[in-house]
Amino acid sequence: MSATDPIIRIADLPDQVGQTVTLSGWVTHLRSSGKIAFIVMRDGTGVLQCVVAKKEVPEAAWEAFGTLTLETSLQVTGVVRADARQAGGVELGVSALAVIGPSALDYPIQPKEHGIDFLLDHRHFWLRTPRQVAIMRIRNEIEQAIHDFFYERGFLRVDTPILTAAIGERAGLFSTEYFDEGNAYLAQTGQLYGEAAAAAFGKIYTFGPTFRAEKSKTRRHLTEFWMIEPEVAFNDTHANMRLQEEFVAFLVRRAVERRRAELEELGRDVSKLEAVQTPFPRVEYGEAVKTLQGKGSAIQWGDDLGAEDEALLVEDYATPIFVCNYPKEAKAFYMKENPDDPRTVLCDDMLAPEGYGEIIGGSQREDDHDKLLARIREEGLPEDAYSWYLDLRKYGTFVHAGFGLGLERTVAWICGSPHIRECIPFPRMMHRLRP
RNA sequence: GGCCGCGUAGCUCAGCUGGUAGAGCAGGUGACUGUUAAUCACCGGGUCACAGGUUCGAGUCCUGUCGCGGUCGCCA
Repeated sequence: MSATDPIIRIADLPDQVGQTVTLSGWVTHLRSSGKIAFIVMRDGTGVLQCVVAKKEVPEAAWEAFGTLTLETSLQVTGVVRADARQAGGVELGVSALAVIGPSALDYPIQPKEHGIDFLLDHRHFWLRTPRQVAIMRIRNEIEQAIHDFFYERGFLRVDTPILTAAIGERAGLFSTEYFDEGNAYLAQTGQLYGEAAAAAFGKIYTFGPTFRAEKSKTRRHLTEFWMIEPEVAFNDTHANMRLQEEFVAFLVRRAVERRRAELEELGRDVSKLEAVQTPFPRVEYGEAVKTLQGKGSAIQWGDDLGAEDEALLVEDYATPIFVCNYPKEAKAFYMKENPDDPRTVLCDDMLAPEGYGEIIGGSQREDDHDKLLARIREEGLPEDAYSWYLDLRKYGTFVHAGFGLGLERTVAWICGSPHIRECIPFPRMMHRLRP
């Protein structure tokens, strides 16, 4: 309770023992034992057992208990009592009870196991359950930590367009009609705009939704996901990786410090997160290929790392690792050629431990106009769409580097979640557009 | 999209070598003053995804379609 929130919430109750309070919420469990009844209610800040004794409440309140069903919204008044048997250490001795909104008898989500398809169809209700509440609080903590990290370091947040002309990477684009301009496409990266902004503001980051029409059915893909893309003028690839490891370690530390209760609700082994310390190991692509061949992988120089390769490579480390300087064929056109080995580009993938795979893709950007133009032509990209991007190399080109962090993948790793679909409030996937 | 698997009550599932549909939970009624996904008794609840085929007979076997999941590729 505060000046701007006069409503008492369940989370406030440990400080209110002995007080009579009125609070509102929804029914999650009902138990009755003749002349004593128990309502377990939630309000988004916590869960509370309310005890209704027939002798101690008005007739109307006792009868109101009889009408309660799962997810009825209600207002209860009573005395806060310390009770060591309860999760939050308190329970409420009810003196009055009023239904705000009744809930139909067929509320679909029960306190038991459900299949994933059913849960996704009922995402609007699934979000009310304790595990989902914990994940969303951790997601929110990470989002806030991202803003704090960059704000404290003097970065400017830049909001890049979602409707764009055909520009970005190779993955599939969602398109929509755009007046007389032909098709517009939903942005699959803000990076190119981020590069323009870096030349204006020095250090920037973007934080926004991105869209990929990839027909991917995996635990690590969504068609709509949130990405954080910093871009720093005059950073080279080494400074870029230092920023990445400092950033990711900051996010993990923040979740462990401020959301330990939620991590424990999820059954997360917090010691694995506490083991995440900088610096993260750097593994050159060429070394990675040799290591993987030594472990029995069929990978050849030039191939991208497969999911199995990533898992094999990461198994020896407790922290995320960088795999750097991939062959240029495996990577996007805008990455800078490696002066020490022109077959490769100055880039890095950050692979999370415990098999969570790639959470960051980063690179130093190609700052030479002619080399960039040649790459655009090699890839068969529409040159006119990239003319403004090429201009950045004509008018005061600059060494710069940046990266993209996938929010849901990061949340999934920190939460120990088996699938990123539960790490965003309303997931969008190839076969799922609602709710 | 490739490969593999699944589809039976509102939910989670069982249903054997083919013989006409089951449990738990949820819901209803009742009992119980300390329960923690309470317990106990009784009750209602089914186009076995859809279409075709084999068979005296198909939830079960075969073919096709649809839906979903897992995995791979692509990437964050």
